[in-house]
Amino acid sequence: MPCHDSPDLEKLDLITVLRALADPIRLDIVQRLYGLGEANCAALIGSRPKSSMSHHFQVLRESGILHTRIEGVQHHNSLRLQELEARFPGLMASILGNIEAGQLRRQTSS
Amino acid sequence: MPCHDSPDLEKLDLITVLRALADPIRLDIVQRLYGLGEANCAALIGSRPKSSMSHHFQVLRESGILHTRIEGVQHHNSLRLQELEARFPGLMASILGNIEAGQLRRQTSS
DNA sequence: TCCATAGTTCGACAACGATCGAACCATAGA
DNA sequence: TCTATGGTTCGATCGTTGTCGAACTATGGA
Repeated sequence: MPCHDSPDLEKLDLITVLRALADPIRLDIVQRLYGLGEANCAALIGSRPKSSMSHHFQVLRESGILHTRIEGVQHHNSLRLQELEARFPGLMASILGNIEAGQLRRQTSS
Repeated sequence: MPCHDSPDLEKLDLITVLRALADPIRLDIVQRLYGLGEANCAALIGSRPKSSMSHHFQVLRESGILHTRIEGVQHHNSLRLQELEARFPGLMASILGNIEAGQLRRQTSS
């Protein structure tokens, strides 16, 4: 099962994780991925250039937030929720919880 | 009781907060402030130039993370933990929890 | 009134990060 | 073997952010 290397649990750095999350596009990717469970890049891109998105996926991978499983041509991405919870307890829950609240706000205010 | 303006609770933005936290110096300020409760700038600066630190305090204030109460010449800073908890439940707890774990690691690995 | 203290503002510079086109690579299918 | 697909890599550009000295402001004390 080929895949991109993901950093070890103990090497995850809080600053790096926060920086990775502190970008609207990447936070959006994380949000969608949480809803989808697993998705290839195309499903998360929208209309942006591939090179831009590849950059954001790289940042998310290197920070340890997501894992990429390569299957043929497709790259299947998923959040490393369990590892993140073990390393930074409560962090992703608070981020994703707020995302859910944000979605709710947007839905009900239209 | 003069003070710097702090943004309203509902105006706090997750991206902005994450960006403010995703800097080593600012995360360190937040860490110390959590331990101290309230402190003036001098107690949090270390040996860095005042203008640099003033910048970081500004970022933390504008993101809504800290509140500055002005008393005479001194500026007393404190984390807005209650507001942050109300707006982004669990976020600061996870950040500060990890900081505590980080301190522990540093202390025991020396 | 003069000076020290505590912090802000300004301006310049450097470093970093986001963006995106173009070229590239690997796999799958015809 | 040829081509399409799904992503990566490279390199350039550009806006943002961190850094820091110098000047400035405001308060309090002598």
